[in-house]
Amino acid sequence: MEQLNELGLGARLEVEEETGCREEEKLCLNPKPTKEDVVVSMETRRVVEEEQWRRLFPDIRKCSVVIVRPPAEQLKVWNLRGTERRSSKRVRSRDLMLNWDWMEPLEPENGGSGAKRFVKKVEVKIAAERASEDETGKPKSTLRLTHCLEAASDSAHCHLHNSDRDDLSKELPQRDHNYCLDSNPPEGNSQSEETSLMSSCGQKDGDGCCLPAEKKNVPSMVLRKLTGDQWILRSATIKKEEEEEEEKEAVQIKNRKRREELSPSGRKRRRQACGKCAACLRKNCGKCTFCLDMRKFGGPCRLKQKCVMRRCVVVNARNKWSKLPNRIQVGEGMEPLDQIQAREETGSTDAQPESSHWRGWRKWRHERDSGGKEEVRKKRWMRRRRRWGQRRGTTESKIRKEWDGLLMKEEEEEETQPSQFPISTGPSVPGGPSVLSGPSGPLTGTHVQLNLTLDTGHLSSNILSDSALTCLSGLLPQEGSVLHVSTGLTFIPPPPPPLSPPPLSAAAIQPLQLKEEEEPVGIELYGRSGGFGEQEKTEQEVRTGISETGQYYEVEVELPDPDCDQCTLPTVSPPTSDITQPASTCDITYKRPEFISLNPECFSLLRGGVRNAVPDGWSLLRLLKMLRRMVLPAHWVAVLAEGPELQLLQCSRLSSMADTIIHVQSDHSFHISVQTRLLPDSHQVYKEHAHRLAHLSQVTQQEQQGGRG
DNA sequence: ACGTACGACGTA
DNA sequence: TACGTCGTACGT
Ligand SMILES: [Zn+2]
Ligand SMILES: [Zn+2]
Repeated sequence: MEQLNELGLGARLEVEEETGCREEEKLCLNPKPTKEDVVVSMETRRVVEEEQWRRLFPDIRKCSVVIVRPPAEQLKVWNLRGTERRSSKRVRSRDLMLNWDWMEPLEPENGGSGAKRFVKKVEVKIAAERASEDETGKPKSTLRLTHCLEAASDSAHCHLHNSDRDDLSKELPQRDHNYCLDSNPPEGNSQSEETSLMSSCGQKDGDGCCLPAEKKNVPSMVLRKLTGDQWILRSATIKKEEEEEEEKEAVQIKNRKRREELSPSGRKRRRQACGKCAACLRKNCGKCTFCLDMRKFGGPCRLKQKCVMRRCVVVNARNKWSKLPNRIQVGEGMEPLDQIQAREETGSTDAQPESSHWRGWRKWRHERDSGGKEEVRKKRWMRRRRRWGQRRGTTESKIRKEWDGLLMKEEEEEETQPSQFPISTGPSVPGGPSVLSGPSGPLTGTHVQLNLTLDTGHLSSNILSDSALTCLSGLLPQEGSVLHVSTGLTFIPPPPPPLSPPPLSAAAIQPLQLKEEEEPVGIELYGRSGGFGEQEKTEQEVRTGISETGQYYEVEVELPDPDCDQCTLPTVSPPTSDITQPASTCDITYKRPEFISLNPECFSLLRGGVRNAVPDGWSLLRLLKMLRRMVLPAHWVAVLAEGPELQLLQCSRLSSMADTIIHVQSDHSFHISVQTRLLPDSHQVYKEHAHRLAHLSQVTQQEQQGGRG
């Protein structure tokens, strides 16, 4: 027997595409909302609707409709001839709007379980004709599936369902897939309102047709995809659990989609390096783990990764930021170059076999290393040993045997001690890097060297996280701005990481503004002289101002004596146009090493900063000085920027105030911006504080408040 | 969380 | 087809 649990509709649906809502106007003959309608609760409406359904289709047990999707070709023009099922006597189809993508399963090969396949949400309008239709088989009413171009407001979609569906519908990729399924009397026929059961489709904004369900006071129906070809028309009577299930699955899908853009095959799409950044343009270093793994470097090709020096900074940043929107994780945020550098600097190259990891690739590498360097080591050792043994008359053969014995021992221990040689000679591997003084080292000294990679590069986050330069990451690029960080370091702010908000002073930074795919200027911080004595190529080049990542400029910065931070305002000197002159506008001087020929960009950058900061920035300087003497709330940094103005920047992405800048003008008026947008005057903060700062405490107060709110 | 390993993808 | 390397699983 034919229980009308489901209505087979598909075969009777005609398909046509409709891009506008023009026609729908007449289709959506819903009653205008009346006062009573407004009063009717959702629940009531749901019940009412079900009643209507049951009146129309007494046999219906479960109020769901399966639409079987015929092959696309058949959908195009569907002949209505054919036997009609009972249901179709009442709900006949004539036009089915087809958008060619509308029923394409998103995951064809996965033929998933039920609701997992819920890929599109389709809304259905059904205006069933009165039961008193003629029996000739001629359709009196038609079902129309109309593509509603505009996504309906969520409220419209969710009208029928529990309120929590709101979230769901937001998540669903419904924007392109709103359809109105209309049962429609033959043209010109007036429709009986009592029997009309209409669900609304989404409304196209502004054109007034096809109003959202809420407004029309008609609940919406949702087609739910069952399997590849089956869709369920859902009504309010669908059990709640089903809803929840559906929602859960929808959320899952949403999450997955958000997590990864799927390639056609369903796999995660490959991210490609930008090919433009410094890292991308580098050559394989030949030294890193992955290089050594490569066939071309004689490796076993097991790791199959690209050289760490060549990891694209853009992709890197993208990944980082997409994973952690609004936050930088110290440590994790380390850029490859830094990583390597740090590794090289500290000499912590995976030399030590950590018990468990000492296998596979490591083992291979160790073997290779010892194999490759054995000769050198042996020579060295023999030489020393000979010298050492001369005194006691050790023979050459004995020495040789000794060496072999050492090797064996080494093999057993699977690692080399710094030296097995009687006289400790330091690392057995020649050229082992010496340990640099950490950031705290140089900082306590009188100067530090900044190497600026001006063409390309990256944000060196090991610096960033290690010192006050941390704020680099949050800094906005401002041409001409000179940054005064709490440590007293002065440096040129690099352009922001890819996703950083653009600077406020658009005019000022335009020359520096990077294209989307371009990468920020990098700053690398090196320790005191000789930090790279042991390094082979890179350091040499760095010192001569050239490296693979571009041209380096060493900028010596004298740090203020911590004790002298007495905030005596600097003596005024005329604005300098040459940065080789010590800029006495503050207690920081620049000194340009001879070998540097500054490129124009850099030059103007510096010069502008110095010059512009001076003229009427007196009060700002004073304020800055004071700010620098006090402890600002975490990750707030005072910066003198073009304008001149003093900016207080929240540099931590972790902060709820990330991207917030407090701009203080020289008259101590201030405004606040968040991500380049000015806080509206009506904002609470402005109400609580005058627009003008009278007291220093107000500044930090404000910051703290900002941090809270 | 990290290092290792490897299948799979995109391109030369 | 080979190669480079991305995405991910897995063990630690
Ligand atoms: Zn490498
Ligand atoms: Zn790149």
